[in-house]
Amino acid sequence: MYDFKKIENKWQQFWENQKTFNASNDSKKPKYYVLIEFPYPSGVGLHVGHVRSYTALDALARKRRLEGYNVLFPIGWDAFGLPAEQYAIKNKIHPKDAVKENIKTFKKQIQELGISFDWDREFSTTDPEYYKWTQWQFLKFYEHGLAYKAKKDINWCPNCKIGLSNEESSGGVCERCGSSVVQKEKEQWMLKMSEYAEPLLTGLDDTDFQEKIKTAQVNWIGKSVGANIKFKIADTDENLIVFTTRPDTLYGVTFMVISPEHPILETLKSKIKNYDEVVDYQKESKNKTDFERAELNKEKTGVKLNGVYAINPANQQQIEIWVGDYVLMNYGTGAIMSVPAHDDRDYEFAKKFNIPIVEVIQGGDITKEAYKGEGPLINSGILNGINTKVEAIDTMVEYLEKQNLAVRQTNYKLQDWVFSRQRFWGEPIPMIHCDECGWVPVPTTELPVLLPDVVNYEPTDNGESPLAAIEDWVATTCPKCGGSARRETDTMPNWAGSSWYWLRYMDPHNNQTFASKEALNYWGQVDWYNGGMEHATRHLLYARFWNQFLHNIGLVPNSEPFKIRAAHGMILGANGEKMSKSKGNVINPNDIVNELGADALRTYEMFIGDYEKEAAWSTNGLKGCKRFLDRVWRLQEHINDKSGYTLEGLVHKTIKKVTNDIENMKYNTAIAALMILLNEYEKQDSITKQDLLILITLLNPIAPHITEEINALNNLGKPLCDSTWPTYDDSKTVADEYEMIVQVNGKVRGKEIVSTSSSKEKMEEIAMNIENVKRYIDGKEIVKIITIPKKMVNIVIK
RNA sequence: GCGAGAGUGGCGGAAUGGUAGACGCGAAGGUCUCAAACACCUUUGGUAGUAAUACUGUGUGAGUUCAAGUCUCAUCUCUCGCACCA
Repeated sequence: MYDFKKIENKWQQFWENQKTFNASNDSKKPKYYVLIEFPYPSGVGLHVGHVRSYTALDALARKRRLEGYNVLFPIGWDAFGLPAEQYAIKNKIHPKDAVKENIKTFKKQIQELGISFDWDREFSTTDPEYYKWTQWQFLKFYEHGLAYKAKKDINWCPNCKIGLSNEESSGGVCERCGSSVVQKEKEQWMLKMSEYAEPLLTGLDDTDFQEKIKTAQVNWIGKSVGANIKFKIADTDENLIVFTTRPDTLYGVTFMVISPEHPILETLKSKIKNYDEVVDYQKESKNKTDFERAELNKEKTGVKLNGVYAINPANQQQIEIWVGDYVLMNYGTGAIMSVPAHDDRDYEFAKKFNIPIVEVIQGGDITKEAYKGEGPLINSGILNGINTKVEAIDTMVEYLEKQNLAVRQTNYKLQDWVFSRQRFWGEPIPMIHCDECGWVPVPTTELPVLLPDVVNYEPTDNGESPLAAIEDWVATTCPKCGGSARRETDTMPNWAGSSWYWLRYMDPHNNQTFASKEALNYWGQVDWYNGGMEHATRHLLYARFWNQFLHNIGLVPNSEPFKIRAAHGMILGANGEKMSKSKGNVINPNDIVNELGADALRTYEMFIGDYEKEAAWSTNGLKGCKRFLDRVWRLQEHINDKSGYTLEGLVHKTIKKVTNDIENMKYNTAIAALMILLNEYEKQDSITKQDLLILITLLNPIAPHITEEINALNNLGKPLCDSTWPTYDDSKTVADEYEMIVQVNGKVRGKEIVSTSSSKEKMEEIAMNIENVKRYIDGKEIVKIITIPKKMVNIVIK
């Protein structure tokens, strides 16, 4: 019937030749910046999931262009990272070559879909011209005291003798050899993201992120307000400071627990009578992975410190101190006050080790479980008689503050960002270590610090980055004193390159700076950013942190990088499970493109269901969409030479529906509306050119190739990509007549076609005279009549 | 455990508090054909009825309302995110 392959190639060529989708940095039009999360070009090629989000945002971008905006809709590649490194090691090639191949495949696949990206702005995070600026920005962090080195645990496989990423050590076992992963301490570069916890939280108010995404961010930042309280250690000058959100329960504190890594253990060494036992416990928990330690339902373990006691500052009682690995060193102060009566974990611990449980909040049954609700305070000295939590907390903190035993404190779960990876395939951290001068930044004139072109970059067996083994590369001179020095061999994490890429798109070829002031000011914020839910926490936080920092040092105009952040749902296999090779339910988008065309695939993926929800693949559904496009194509055979709209009301209604639905990412109902329009057109003997033009214009953002071709074949006007988005007249969306619904006591008893201009009285009169309605109301008392103009009449009888 | 979201035909899914099931798929019957495929037409939540129509129906149970898939409360189930965070 028509050769979709030929048509799609033709228009893709046309757009490319005409540079239709190239954004201009000096346009009089209003700007609009549409961004999709750039892909990691894996060896497997494009996934149908990519097609869903790319098409959705493509439709938005295309519509915005027709509406007269200067649209920036770019794409690039997030190509550093482990899979490429491992693939390259396995095949004995350089990762950059592997990446080059993969990008080629991805690019071709994406181009065949007819996504309106501005390919002139394409780059990869692995391009030296790009990572030069990633390194440059790292040095800005360093310059402003936000990058520092600290000892941190890494996941370590004692068998393979290499450091592992969290992904490689999931479940607490090494992905390669299956042995259990331990923690090994190593000096690492860190970024002080914790300093930005509050701005990252309040900044959300300046965005229109989807609510679920805001929530994910808020949870991850994990703000909690409370106090740091000082507990004296009996018979010493030492103190233990704990963080708590519940100072009101202080009288219920019957013991303390400190983390095995807590430094006070060393300080109190001579006082602790069972120090050997403590050391054993420390070793034991060191060998546990984070995973094991955090495993729920696990029985609590701990060791009591013999010979030392703390003093409860509320009632001066001596209480036991325990070491337990359920207390984490990296949150709060690494020590807690335990209130077994009102905390599950403390309750469990106290029960196991026979520690007293003192109830201080009334309302539960503490013989059975910890009580966590509100209630009047009891057994609580100065707090007795207070009924609310807020008041009790305040009273207690004020009481302790006067004695210098407490300070109000806000804590965040958000930690500093571990910015080092012991890997080859990442941006080298541009620092040099000199024995004389310490850490010295690489001068910006010497950026980028390039990755060496070597053949061997297997991980070393001492936990260092593979770069450490490349002596030629490591040995350098100190930029400060000129003496011999060594390069930092750690590389940046995968998240680095994606933490500012949207800025580079604004001015991708600039070799003076990461993006010119003019470009940054012109494009400003990303108006609409789309990505997966899996990146709604970490990537989004890193990107916002990075941008807020650049803003604070005056390099970018906006504090928040993204106005809207939306998330698409996943596309599952036909069996409702996640697509995977092993399950054999993978659909390759390019098979579909070859078989039924890009337009059919695009239309189907937009029609598949609610954009935000996951959806299962259905080949029959796909065929239905292909059928729809075929029917649109056949409309060409029924054009008459009349002018105007044959179905004016419906046309205006459809423009309205499609316009609003694309704005709200309700593509499925937009397409449904177009199907309705088509169904009605088909019922006519023939339609006008305008009728056809309006349908294909509205369909164009979703199925751009076939609509352009129909437009050209029938001389309907200039190419659709150069035309304008239709507007609707609200008054024309209302028909002259409508079907009035008549209910009796809320149940539909009749329908009648009436004029839209009918008055309430007229509507009621008609309603009462419907035969079936009469059957219900005759002889009954009419209590009242509710009449909704242009809709319905409800007669309430007794 | 905490947080977010969702439960509607055989399936994917529509419904500013106002006709539940739009649109699509599938299925059944028909037209075309030697036949099939394609295409086209008709029907399609369930029960009863030739039909008009009636009853019933949005996870479950209450409630608010003239009117509830939609609002409120309770409850169950599922999905996702976070999780020994003090």
